[in-house]
Amino acid sequence: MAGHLQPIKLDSYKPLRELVCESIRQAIIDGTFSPGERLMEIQLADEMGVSRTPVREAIRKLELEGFVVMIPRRGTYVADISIRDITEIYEIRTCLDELAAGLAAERITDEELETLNRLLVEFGQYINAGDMEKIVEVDTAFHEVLYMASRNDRLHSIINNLREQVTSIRGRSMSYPGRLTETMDEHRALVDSIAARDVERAQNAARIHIENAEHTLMKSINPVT
Amino acid sequence: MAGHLQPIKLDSYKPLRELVCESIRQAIIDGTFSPGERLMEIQLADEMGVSRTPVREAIRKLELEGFVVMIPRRGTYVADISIRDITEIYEIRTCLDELAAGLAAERITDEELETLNRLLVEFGQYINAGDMEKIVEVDTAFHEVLYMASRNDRLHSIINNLREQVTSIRGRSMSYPGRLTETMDEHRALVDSIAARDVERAQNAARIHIENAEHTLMKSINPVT
DNA sequence: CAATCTAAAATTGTATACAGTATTATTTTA
DNA sequence: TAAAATAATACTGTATACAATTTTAGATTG
Repeated sequence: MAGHLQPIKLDSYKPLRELVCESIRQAIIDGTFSPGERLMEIQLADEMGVSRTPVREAIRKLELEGFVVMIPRRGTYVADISIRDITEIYEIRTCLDELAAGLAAERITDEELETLNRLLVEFGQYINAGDMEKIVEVDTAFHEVLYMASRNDRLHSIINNLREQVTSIRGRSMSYPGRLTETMDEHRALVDSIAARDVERAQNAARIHIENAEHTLMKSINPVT
Repeated sequence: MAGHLQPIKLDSYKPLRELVCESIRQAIIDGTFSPGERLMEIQLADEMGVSRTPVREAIRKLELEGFVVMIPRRGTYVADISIRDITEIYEIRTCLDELAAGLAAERITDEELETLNRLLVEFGQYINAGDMEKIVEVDTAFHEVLYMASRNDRLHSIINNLREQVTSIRGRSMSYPGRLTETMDEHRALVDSIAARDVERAQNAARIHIENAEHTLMKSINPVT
């Protein structure tokens, strides 16, 4: 394995299984666990200083979320993301992000719009500063506000789950030449159309954004095709 | 509680947690457990003749699927479906079913098309016979083939999950006067457009079908509005 | 009689123990 | 030496035990 798991801290009042789940998920997303790697319950439990019980329950959750694959009586493996997976995920996201953008155009508050605009400005500043960590942070916050504005919690969490499933490889897409400024332009178009309460234009902007993100991701994985 | 849980049979080679999960899910769907009812681990375990461990893991899964709500240290409750939930679910389904239909129009095989047509005929026969159980069975099979034909497993399972979340109340919609023949007409239009490989028409047919299903469901819940 | 405090019971959260199965290593045999 | 059989090991699946917390019931007090 590439790095180490985060130690489990007990100060919060979340059940252990939640903390364990977040820790393992983070380790998968940031590459501490490689795709295909086997995850063994005792080893994970020891490493985090807990028993197998919360580890098992965490793994069950990660399976539902698509981060690991379980084979009965054989063990758990970190899910390996394939070209096919990316195609599937973006087929769905194109459609759901379009929906979310359209709903947001109808339901967003002025305060939220202000937040989006502020985040856009910050995004540009961090691009100029070349601060990758902050860029990711602001990008996440931007989408969070947007999905929240759709006023559909299920939609929000489905999209978040799909987003997370490609997070481990999204870094490449982000660092693709010119993609960041493209992203900002697309976000700007999206916010503007939402601010104009133009549902159709918002949907279009969302569709274009997701399609471009997919194309860049594909190119960054396989530059030939 | 309204009825009784299915006894757990050990002949298959599925882990207990899976059998337990299916049993509880079924009990929620068919009304054995009412919305808001508290589910206690020991009680469930005793009733099914297993220990708490597989019951706990089953409940974790049902939580992710949206069938139960867990409050840490307080217990698990059968999820109560609200008008708002239905609105959320159908907002998403309208969009995803449209996607699935479009993809199916591009990717379906002739064998699958034949199966759909056969199921349509059966559907009509069971409507005439008034065999509600068979109607539900054929309807489920119909959608299963359709979603399978989209060649997108994630899409398939997301839609299935959303479908299941309203299954417990869908019976009412099914028994709404005239809805069954309407359903069949809509299915027919859908199959025809898919058979014609007409993506746009298929998407339209799917959208109409879902929107009508939602309207009927809403009317059957609250006839006034 | 109502309200509050206290103690008991019940339930969830976590840890550990045991059983069954799959994998690996070793030995045996051709 | 290679293949097959067998034993040893390791891991998952399930059950049980213990700890911590919440709920309930009862007692006490105003």
